[in-house]
Amino acid sequence: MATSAPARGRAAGRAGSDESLSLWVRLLVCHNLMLSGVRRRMDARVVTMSRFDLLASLHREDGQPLATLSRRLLVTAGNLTGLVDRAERDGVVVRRPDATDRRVARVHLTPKGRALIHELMPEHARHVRELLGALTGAERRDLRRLLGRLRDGLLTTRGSAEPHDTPAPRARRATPRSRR
Amino acid sequence: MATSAPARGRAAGRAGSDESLSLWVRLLVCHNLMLSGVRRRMDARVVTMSRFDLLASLHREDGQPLATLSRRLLVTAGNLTGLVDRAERDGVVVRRPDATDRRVARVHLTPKGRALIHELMPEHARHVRELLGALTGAERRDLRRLLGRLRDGLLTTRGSAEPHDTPAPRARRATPRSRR
DNA sequence: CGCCGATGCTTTACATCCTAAGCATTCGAT
DNA sequence: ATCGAATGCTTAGGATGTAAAGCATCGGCG
Repeated sequence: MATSAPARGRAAGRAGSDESLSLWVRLLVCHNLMLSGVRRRMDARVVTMSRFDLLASLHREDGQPLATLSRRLLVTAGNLTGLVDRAERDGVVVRRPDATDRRVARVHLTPKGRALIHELMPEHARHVRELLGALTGAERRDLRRLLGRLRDGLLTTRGSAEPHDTPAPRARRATPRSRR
Repeated sequence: MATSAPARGRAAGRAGSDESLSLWVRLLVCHNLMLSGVRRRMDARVVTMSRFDLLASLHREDGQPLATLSRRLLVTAGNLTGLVDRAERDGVVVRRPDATDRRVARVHLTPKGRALIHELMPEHARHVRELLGALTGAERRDLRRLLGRLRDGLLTTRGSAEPHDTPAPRARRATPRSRR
């Protein structure tokens, strides 16, 4: 979605407010355009974006517990359960109990899943490169740096990050609601 | 999701590939962090993000046809149907037939919806400003500019944009491109 | 040992979103 | 005037997502 387009032409109340909103809207738009661009190039009958991310993360490190994946993929544990269920149903991953902690279920790629991600990875990289093609190398570098800055800021500006965990000023929310 | 973390420490095959992937991942991460940050600050019992966007768009221009909203909010028409259905059910908007074209249904804010968005708008702007607080003014300006460049590039790099419509080969959009 | 809070994962109830297919209505070209 | 492509919207079937509530297991502590 687009979230409140800045309503241009309004005497920007409070300097930076409209600028900030505009920045946020652009981030949203770029994200959506990139996402649909990547999605279009990816054969949804083979893998969906989420599925791809799951496999990619496991490819980077096989046998991760659900909790770890939840952190890495930035999705809730509840969501992950279904994602892994479907991936398991399709035979690309398997859940295996942890040797010492009976609570954790580690997710492993199956040979089929491994082959799939190996096949898709380079293609995906190519597509992303293609989508970013309109930017010059310098622009890509700057943009990457700025996004890194923003990310770091968001991760420390407590009250923002942690979709559920995310390392940072550990201050786990033992309490329920109210927030802020 | 995070989409294939760049697997650092790999002899970056083909200059720029890893850089591009990293940029894409950061865009994704920033988007997710911003989104969850904004979401957390927004009372989901009052409005969800999508609902907010719908109302904000209508606030900017009341009585838009679904097709227009679909373009503006960057979501498919099918999705919009449900979004408007629920908003209508909750009494914040109403569908009204177009005077001349019997196919189109125009969406209007109800007094209740108008009051709601008026109340939420400034709060939302404040939250976004807060989330972007870690960046300096110059960084925000640069980031906004670069995202604008990326957006324009994505909109013209055919095969990327158009969640369902979006101009392109067709010259549609008598209006602007790139509104700056 | 035995209790209790912290953790890991599922489940439940919804709200999004998407693609694709199905109508109804318009429009443009014949 | 009229037929076929283009448009606007809704439906149908899934995959994601979130939050919150439930279980089971862990671990530390008395």
